Formats: sequence, structure tokens, C-alpha cells
Amino acid sequence: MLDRALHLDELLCFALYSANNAMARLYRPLLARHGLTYPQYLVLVALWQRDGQKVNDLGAALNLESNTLTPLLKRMEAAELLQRRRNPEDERSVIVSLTDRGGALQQEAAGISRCILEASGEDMAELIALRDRIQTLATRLKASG
Amino acid sequence: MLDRALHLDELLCFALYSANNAMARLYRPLLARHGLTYPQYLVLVALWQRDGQKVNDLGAALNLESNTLTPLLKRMEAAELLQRRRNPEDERSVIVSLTDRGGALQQEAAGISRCILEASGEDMAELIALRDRIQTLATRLKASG
DNA sequence: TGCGATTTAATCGTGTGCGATTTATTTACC
DNA sequence: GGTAAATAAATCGCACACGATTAAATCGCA
Repeated sequence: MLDRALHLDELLCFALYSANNAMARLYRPLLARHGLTYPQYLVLVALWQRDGQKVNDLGAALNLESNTLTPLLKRMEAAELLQRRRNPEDERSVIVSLTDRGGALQQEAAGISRCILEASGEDMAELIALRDRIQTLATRLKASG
Repeated sequence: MLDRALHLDELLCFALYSANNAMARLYRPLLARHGLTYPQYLVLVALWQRDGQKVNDLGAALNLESNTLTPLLKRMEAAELLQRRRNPEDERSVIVSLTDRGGALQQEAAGISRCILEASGEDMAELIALRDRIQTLATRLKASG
């Protein structure tokens, strides 16, 4: 039992690691058709929910910092998915806004959701419960960090 | 409800992404003291369970391929955590074995488990159940890939 | 026996994540 | 008003992940 205790966290962390990798692998080819990567897709989801966020806002939503976001956003800007502009009210910050193309992708990419859902399982209630438990875990881990 | 369906997978995938990042962030400083990264730690766990595995065996255990593993294992070899030797019985494959230092880390790193467990939550049964559900999800995703 | 198919690692290029540092701007306080 | 502290993004270096390709060794089958 002590032995079990010493291994559980490894298995829990590995289960997360493994499931996250598997999810990204599933998304990759679907997103590639739209010229997107998985984290880029998550940025778009955040912007579809609320356009015109500061880099820090996106960082808070995605749990990432400017060292990760800045290059990622620059690539997305180069792909004409979004615009980065200094905030005129405070030149320290940068406002990230969707372009038409970035906005239009919301419709095009809508089918992806269905594919992933099908791959995840048939019982929707179960998936919702699982998501909630994983979110609770993430919250606890963040609080301990 | 349809709307909910269209968002659930995003949230499920993001919950995974977020929880996995949070877990890695928690491990990072603990592992850094031993000169390890998170994936390197997972390789060690696999080797502690069974020493002397081929690169492909490790890949099957970790769901990774040689494009990821080879550089990772080379870094670990440079750090004298393990040895890489061509299999004399089949020179195509490479056998990965723990060094004394790699083996000794199992004891040194044992305390890390406890820290992660404490951060994950107090209810052990709940964590086991969560791990099982995540593993089930990972299995489904892999099958669909 | 010989040669094409298969298997196994390795290599290469791109895109994250993140610790540490730097630069530019604003705030706070004297 | 001037300057130190604080804040926001950017930069840099390193280590994954992975698609695509390559190289070497073995297998299989005529």
C-alpha cells in the first residue's frame, strides 16, 4: 500500500502527460488543414470568446507567459490570423485582435469539435464530469505551485 | 445544449493541457535539483520498473518515437544517468540501461512523489479513480488516432 | 544465395514551454 | 518635476514533441 502510494502520483502525472499528448496528436492533422497548431487553436478559442485581449489576459486564460506567447502570437500575426498593436492607453501592453481570417476560422473549425468528441467517448455526462475533475486537479496544482 | 456540445471538447482538451502543464511546473523545480527534466524522469521511472529496454520499448511505454527519444536519451547519457549500447543480437536496436547514478536516483527522488501527492489532493481513492478515467480517455484517443 | 521489403534508430526542421534576463513604459513618492 | 519601483512584453537559450526523411541492419522469399 505504501508502495502503491509511491507510484500513484507517477501514474497520475503520466496519465495526464499521455492523454494530453494523445489529444494533441488527434487535433494535429485536423488543425493542420487550417494551418493551425494546437496552442494556436487555444489562442483562437480564447479570442473567439473575447476579442481584443492583452497578452497578459491571454496568458492568464491559457496559463502561459510572454516568453511563450510572444513568438506564438507573432507566428499567428504572420499567418494573418490576428493583429498585435500597442495599447494607446498604456504603451507597455499589446492588444491582440482577430483579423477577418482569424474570425472566419471559427466556422471552418467547428467540425473539429465533433471529431474530437466522437474520439473521446459516447457518454457526454461522463466527459463533463471528467473535465470538471481535471479542472479541479489543475486548480489544486496551481495553488500549490 | 448543442452549443454546449460544441464547447465541451475544447474545455476537456484545455483542462488536460492546463493540468498537464501545471503538473510539469510542479515537478520542474523538484526534479531540477537532481538535474532532471520531467520527460527524463518518466524515462527513469520506466527503467526503474524494467532496466535494459530497447528504444522502441521505451517508446511504447511512453508513447514516444525515436525522433523524441534519441536526443533525450543522449542528453541523459551525457549526464551519466544511463548507457546506450547497440544490441549485439540485432544491431538495429539500441539497449538503454541505467548507470549506478541513474539507479541511485530512485532513492533520492522518492520524496518527490510525496510532494506531488500532497499537491494533488488528500483523497487517495479519488485520485486513483481520476487516474483510471484519464487512462481510459487516453486509450480511446489513441485508438481513434 | 541474393535482393527487395521491413524494421530500428537517427537526423532535420518547426513550434512550443519556460527560467532568466532585458527593454520600454508607467506609477509612486518625495 | 524627478527618480526609484513596478509592470508588460520581448529576447535568449535549452529541452521537448513530432512529421518527414535517411541510414543501417535484418528478414523473407524466390
